[in-house]
Amino acid sequence: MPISADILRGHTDTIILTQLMEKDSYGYEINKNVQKRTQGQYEFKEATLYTAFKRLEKSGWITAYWGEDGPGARRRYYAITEAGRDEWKRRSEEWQKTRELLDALLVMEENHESN
Amino acid sequence: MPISADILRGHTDTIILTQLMEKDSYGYEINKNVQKRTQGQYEFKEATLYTAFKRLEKSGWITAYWGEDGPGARRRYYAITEAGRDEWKRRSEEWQKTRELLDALLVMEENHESN
DNA sequence: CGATATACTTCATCTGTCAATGTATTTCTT
DNA sequence: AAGAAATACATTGACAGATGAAGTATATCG
Repeated sequence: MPISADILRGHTDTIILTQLMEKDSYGYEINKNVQKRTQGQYEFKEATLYTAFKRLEKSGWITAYWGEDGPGARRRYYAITEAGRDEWKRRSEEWQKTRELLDALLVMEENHESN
Repeated sequence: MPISADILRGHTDTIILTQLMEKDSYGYEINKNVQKRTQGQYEFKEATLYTAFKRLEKSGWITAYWGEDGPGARRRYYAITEAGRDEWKRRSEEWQKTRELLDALLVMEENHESN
């Protein structure tokens, strides 16, 4: 049973930013890396991926350029901006907090003694 | 800075189910518990909460009944069904998996030596 | 008596996801 | 050389969950 993407909603942009923190990349490669990192458990739908790029560009967190015309289909590369790095940091910390919140909210409370 | 609710999107139903696993409850109380459990860091918007009840009822995971006419405003209580308990278990496990996925996807890879 | 807390409801709007569809090039297979 | 599969990107319309806003009603506190 695959992970429902609705649960990951809102993390798409952060996942992309994480990879661009390491190096410039393009859609197809980023998606392959997502598959690799999750051992094939998750991948973006193409439409989701490319809408995310638009969103990130409009926000000023990434910039785009066409790759050199080597062999293979033309690639649109993306680079993270300074503002993008700040945003990644913010979101990264937010994820830590979200984890804590959900861990607190999704666990059954055993102890009903003291209240 | 509060947690952006877009990040918790999709977890609303599971958070509610978790509390109904313990005992029957009603909207206002559930929301107060969310605040308590998260030390005031999070709470549902009313509209979010009550649309979630509708959704859960329609799915057959909870049932509703009006509380006894005691003092105070009338309360609509909710109880989790057997199907709801199964669903909670499924979602609970999904959260464990989601955590792992996101931990893998939101961390910068330090080591660029071997590839 | 007015403010505040408790408690629930509905509706219009916004945003992110995604199925469907299309374009184009390269590589692999036969 | 023909056809399939992989690489690579883009757009559009539909859908679902979250939410601001507005409303209803009762109880409590100063």
